[in-house]
Amino acid sequence: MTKPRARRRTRRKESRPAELLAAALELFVERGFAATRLEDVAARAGVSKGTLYLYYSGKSDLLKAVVRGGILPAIAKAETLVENFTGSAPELLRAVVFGIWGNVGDSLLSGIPKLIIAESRNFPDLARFYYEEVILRGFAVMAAILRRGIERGEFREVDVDPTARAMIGPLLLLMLWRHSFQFHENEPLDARRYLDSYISLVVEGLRFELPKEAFFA
Amino acid sequence: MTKPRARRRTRRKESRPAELLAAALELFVERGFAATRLEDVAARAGVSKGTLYLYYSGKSDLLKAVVRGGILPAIAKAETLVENFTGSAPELLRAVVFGIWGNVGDSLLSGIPKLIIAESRNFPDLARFYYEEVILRGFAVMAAILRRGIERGEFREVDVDPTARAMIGPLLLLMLWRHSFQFHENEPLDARRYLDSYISLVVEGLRFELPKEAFFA
Amino acid sequence: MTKPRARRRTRRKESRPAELLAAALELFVERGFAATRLEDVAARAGVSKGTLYLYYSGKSDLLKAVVRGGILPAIAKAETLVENFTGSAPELLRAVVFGIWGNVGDSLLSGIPKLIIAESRNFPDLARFYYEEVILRGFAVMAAILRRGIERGEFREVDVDPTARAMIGPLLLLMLWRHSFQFHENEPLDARRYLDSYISLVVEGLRFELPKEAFFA
Amino acid sequence: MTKPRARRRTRRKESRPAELLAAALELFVERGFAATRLEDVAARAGVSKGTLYLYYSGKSDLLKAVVRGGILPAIAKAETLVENFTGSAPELLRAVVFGIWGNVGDSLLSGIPKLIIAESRNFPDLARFYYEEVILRGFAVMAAILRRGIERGEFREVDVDPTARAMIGPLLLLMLWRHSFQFHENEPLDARRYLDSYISLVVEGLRFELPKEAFFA
DNA sequence: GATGAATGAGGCTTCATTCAT
DNA sequence: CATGAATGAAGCCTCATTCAT
Repeated sequence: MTKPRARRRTRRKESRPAELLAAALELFVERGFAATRLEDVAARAGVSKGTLYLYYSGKSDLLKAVVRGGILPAIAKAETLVENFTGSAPELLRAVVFGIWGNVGDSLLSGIPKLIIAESRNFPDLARFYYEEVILRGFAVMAAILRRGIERGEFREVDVDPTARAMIGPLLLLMLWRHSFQFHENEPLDARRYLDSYISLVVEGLRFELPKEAFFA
Repeated sequence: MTKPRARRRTRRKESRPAELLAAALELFVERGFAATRLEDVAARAGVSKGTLYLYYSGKSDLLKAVVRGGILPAIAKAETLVENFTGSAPELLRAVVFGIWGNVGDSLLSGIPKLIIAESRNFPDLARFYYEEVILRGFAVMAAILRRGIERGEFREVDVDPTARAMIGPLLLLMLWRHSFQFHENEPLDARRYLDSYISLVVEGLRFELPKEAFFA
Repeated sequence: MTKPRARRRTRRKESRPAELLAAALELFVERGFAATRLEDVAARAGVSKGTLYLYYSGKSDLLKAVVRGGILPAIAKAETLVENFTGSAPELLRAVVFGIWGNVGDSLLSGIPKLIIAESRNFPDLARFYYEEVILRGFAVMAAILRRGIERGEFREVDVDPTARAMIGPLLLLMLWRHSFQFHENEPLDARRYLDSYISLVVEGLRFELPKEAFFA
Repeated sequence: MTKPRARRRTRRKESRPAELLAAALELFVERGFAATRLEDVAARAGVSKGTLYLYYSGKSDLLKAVVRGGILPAIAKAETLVENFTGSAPELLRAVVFGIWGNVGDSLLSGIPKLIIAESRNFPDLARFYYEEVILRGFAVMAAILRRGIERGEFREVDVDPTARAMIGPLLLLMLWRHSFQFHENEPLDARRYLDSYISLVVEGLRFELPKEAFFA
């Protein structure tokens, strides 16, 4: 669809795999798996087409490496955060959401969900890996936060599992947005304001509450 | 240069376009745009490869027709619902969410968001169309519900625009889920329970409230 | 290469074959045999694609009919002219050259040589037909004129056969010109002036002759 | 989606472009542009289909390269010859005609005019290039010879422009002949005899002249 | 290790030809 | 007779993959 580029990066031999991965991530997210040409990936990483095969066995392997390598650290960080957090549940929720966004959302890694969603049917084993290693763990993190809040009397007793899933939705939407429709907006979405609204929404809900004074009137 | 050929069967229809569209939607959602072979689309519609070109000028045209034809009615229905609804804002929210899900989510049309997200960079004009005709209108519907609730004193005063966007997230996640990870789950996601939790979440929030009696204790 | 046209002509059933032939000639000459679509031929003749097959068995058959039907009358006329002419050989040459041009050169038939030249290798039997029925007879006409002139003491004794062939060259060039490069010229070639120069050239030659008076000086 | 393939052989060359050009010229001339399959071109050049695309961007590009590369040198040689020639105009004419024939006529390049004529309507920009860079310059060469002869009192005062054009005719006919009807002749056309007759024709003309003695009788 | 020339399977698209109506 | 929807062979072109250097 487009011709190879000459955009060469630094030539550090030992970092070849990482550079290839970064280039592949960029292009996979930009154009999708099928529409990405390995020649372009190689060119963007500053190496020749053949060199790519010295590190990865093919296009599919490259995709798998991109996904596997890209997202695990972030989810692990979130898990650690939940385990060690000492504050209130709402504070934890905020810490986790902004932590994920800070680690993933603002970088190229935010493109991986789009990639996985698009190719899950063509790479079932990759989808299963992602489902088990990222999604379920992500849900579990959210569920843990919910349970913690309920136990501590900070959250009401919700239906934990589906609620945890629903809470991932806005975060996912934000990531997908970056790589799909951002370009068509007049002014780019303000991630902080969006996430603030989101957290406020789930913590406070929409329900209008009578001012406290009312009870004492 | 010219040879006689064997023939098979013929039909006659003006329902061909719809059949082709349905087949294309299925396959595009299943495999993605690039990985879908037009020959398979034609076969699934019960016609030959060449016949497809009598109705659509090519693969891209087919994609556009799938997207344009598939999603506009649903968004229009939601708009109408909001305009004519007479109940409370929370009830309206529930009606719209379940309405959309009933019209789109449970059918193949729920695959279109996945398709659009995956191909938005390769078909910028299609993405723009979708952004303007579906997404912005979807956001507007949510925003209208929020404003209505705020005006009526049913919702607190939230930051309408980002909140409306965030509220679309769980719905989008549900649609994407169906076409991406559903297959890897032991028991399929219960959409009703998920949506109930979602609506409850945004309406009530997570905040624990002391029982009313407490105040009078 | 181009879409079918709607340019419809009169609908006289009995003249269908002729109309199809005319349309085919136009398009074959314009685009070449392979690049001409039968759908375009049919459309230009004001009939449907299927109808064409009621009159001609296929594309090749159409080509053959175009060539066979188009050029024989003209060569026959020239032969008759030579047989019955009573004037001088130079006058006969002029009559034949302008006769051919009047009958063929100025009409679409002038495109047939281009067509035959382009497709002769792909349709050897057609080329043979043309070679025998048109070319050899054309050469024979020229040779007859030459012999007549030599016998009557009007022409010098030339090598008849190759000279006759060479004499066809400028006429052929003129026909090809019309259908190949005419469009790129600022002012279209003036056929009369061109043919006058050509006849003058072969009859008088280029040689400068001292004025007759010189001998009596 | 990805399968290993069997391999055959490889070479390494920068002579590939020339080999491909030669193969393409042969086949284009033999079968015409449209009827030539790129796979055949590649095979005749001893490479695979894909290799062709490493050097030319497609079929049209190949055609253009064939035409551009093939004919310019010949016309340039003729121009040089005219500029530097010191003999008489008739001798120059003979030198140019036989020079062109020696360089072009007897080689595959003689097929280019046929090719251009056949495809001029489908490739207008190529036709214009050829018109300006070959045809006009060819006409100019002939016109220069004529003017030179007239100035030197060797040729009579002819209408230079159309005469120059007409003089190209027999040469063109000879080139086309080779690639169109040669095969149907019992004995191949003797080019030398044909060209001798042609030159004699245009220089001497057909006019019978009384023997010089007659004037002194 | 790197390279990039070479390969060839695969898929989109065109259009001559057929045939049910 | 006419139509035009349908067919499917054929060919251009792409690009993942290989391998000689």
